[in-house]
Amino acid sequence: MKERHEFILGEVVKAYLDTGQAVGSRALSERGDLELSPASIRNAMADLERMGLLCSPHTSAGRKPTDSGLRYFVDSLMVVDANLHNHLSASISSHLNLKRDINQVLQQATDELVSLTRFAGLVSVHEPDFSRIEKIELVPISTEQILAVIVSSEGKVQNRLVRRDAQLSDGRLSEISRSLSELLSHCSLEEARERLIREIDHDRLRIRQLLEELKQWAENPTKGKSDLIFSGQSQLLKMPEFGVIETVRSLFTAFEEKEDLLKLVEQVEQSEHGVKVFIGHEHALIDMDEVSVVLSRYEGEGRVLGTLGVIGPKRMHYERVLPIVDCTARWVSRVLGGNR
Amino acid sequence: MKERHEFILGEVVKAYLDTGQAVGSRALSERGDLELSPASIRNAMADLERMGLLCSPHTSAGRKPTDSGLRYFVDSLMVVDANLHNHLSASISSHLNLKRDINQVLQQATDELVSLTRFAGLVSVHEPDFSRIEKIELVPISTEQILAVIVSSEGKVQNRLVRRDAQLSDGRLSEISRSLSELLSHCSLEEARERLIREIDHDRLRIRQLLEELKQWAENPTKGKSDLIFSGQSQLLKMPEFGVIETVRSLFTAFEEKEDLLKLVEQVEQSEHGVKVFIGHEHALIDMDEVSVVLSRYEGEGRVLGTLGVIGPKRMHYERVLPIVDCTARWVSRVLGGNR
DNA sequence: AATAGCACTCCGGCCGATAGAGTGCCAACT
DNA sequence: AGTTGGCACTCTATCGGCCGGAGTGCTATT
Repeated sequence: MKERHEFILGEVVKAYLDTGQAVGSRALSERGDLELSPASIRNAMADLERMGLLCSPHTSAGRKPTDSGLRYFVDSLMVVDANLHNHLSASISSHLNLKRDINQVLQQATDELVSLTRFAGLVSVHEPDFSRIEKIELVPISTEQILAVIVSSEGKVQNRLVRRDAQLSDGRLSEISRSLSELLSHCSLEEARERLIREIDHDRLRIRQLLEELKQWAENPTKGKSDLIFSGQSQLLKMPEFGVIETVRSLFTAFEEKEDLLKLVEQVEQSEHGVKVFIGHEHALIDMDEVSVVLSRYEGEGRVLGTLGVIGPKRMHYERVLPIVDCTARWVSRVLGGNR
Repeated sequence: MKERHEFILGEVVKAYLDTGQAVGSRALSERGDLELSPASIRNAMADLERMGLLCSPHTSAGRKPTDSGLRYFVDSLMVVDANLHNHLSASISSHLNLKRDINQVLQQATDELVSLTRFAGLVSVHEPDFSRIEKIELVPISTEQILAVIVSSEGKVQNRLVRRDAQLSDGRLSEISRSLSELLSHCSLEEARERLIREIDHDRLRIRQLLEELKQWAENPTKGKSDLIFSGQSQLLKMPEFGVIETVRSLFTAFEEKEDLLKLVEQVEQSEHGVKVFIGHEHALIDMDEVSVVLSRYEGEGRVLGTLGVIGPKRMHYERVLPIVDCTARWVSRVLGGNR
């Protein structure tokens, strides 16, 4: 591709990002730093259209970049201001204060994403599978309840309240707790279930009811699926491109379904480190051609902890949004990694 | 109010609920079972307008019920079909299967609300205040972490992971657990904080770091505020009254803010048992004159556990929606009350 | 008291004309 | 050969005007 063409593509994209309108040759020649007549620009634009990087909505409108055009811009033309990056990084660090709780950290992070970009924020918490029981502990809560604390080999903690037999003394309970711990340590859920059934049959521990409840838990644990949380969706309603109710509806339906977006998020979790951009049709979410998704993984303790990013109109200032998402993800990684 | 007027008000409301349009005298006389000429109806409608129960959007449109008109209809004119109530009750009971987890129960309930009404569902979980510490227990999780389980006098359980000093043996830990339990039992959070500070100063237990973390918790506990959960918001986007983006935006902003809606919910929680309806301006949510909120408390173990209901257009079929919300709340109460 | 008739009002949809923006192509220029 | 100016053409969005429909309020009538 000729330098001339690249330059003009870049100018078209910039103008389009600013105005949201298709941009014509005259406007372009008057607008920028390029010293070319409208006619020359027209020729170049016709070439770019043939290459599939621009398109015109109708005969006598200007040209808009296609998804491929935007992709080319993001990949090859766009320059991220290093100052901006540093500035953002500093501003985010200073603006957000440290909380210990992971949920608070993530909440702060998305709030910051929303307020910086004015788009909808998105964060997923990657829940690793609950593969094996590491430890099980029964804590007496009252005369009527016991708290069962179950820790997985991945360090995930689950709590469950079970009813307590009135006759069960605290001493006996801690005895049972020890036996159970021995019985179930390093079992998969499936194994745990089987052992519990056997135990119920023989009822050696004489706590049939408690075992029954634990068995139920083993059959139906809180499933290890990532969860998606959105914030600031109403921001999107301010954008002129979402003036038609139809677009908005498909967007919010997608927020509710979550399924498809989860796929995208998992894709990002499994790819290499860095910010990922999905422009228009690239994310393969039906009826959402008008939106782009910018995501980045965050990490801690060397593991992938989740994904965060924003959802906004295809026409967004990528050179600004990318560093914002990048810095926020880095900040979260730093806080979560260093803090525990 | 004359019987004639009541009858006509009822007909206007019904026609309006069906069509969403202002309804004129001719249409009304042709529509229903009333044997009156358009002119007579006009007279009555003029009276009703003077009473503030009807209004016309402009000179030559028909009449729509005002908020007061709808209120009058809901309070005095509407008849709820007893069959419908029984039928709904049975259908909900059979359609939803029992889960033990409260969150699953609520999720099912709102899903059912959404699918039956085609409006947005809403559920709040009332979190009672965390007034006094009933019990505190430290559970060893691994060589690096301890799980602190804190139970309030209301029976609410909070968990918190704290870092573990490498030298701390399991035996010593259960010792500390006992001492702490003695130290903090029946303290308010404020007292607990003070005692912890004193303890840190003297450091009798030689676990400064652990105490510090607990102190932080006492200063900043998960606050005892009700939380609001929505579902099916995108349903609202299908309604013609939300065709204008402005209306939608204020609605979704309200969903995000939650503050104002929480007030409404708390109001319902504190009132007596039964379904509450807020029509248009009655809920005092700015810019949301076009929506009505239908809510009902649900209970269990004799306590108020929370509120559930729907948010939909002011033009909804109250005679259908009220029993739906009522039955769902009763079902939830039954399941939560009988199950634990 | 109810009704029929009538004049009046207002909204919404449907042209038709116009201005504006932009393109494509051709011929001229460097 | 690439660039430029000119020109005819096209398409859209907008504005004003013009009805037809629906509905009201008032008045005279039964």
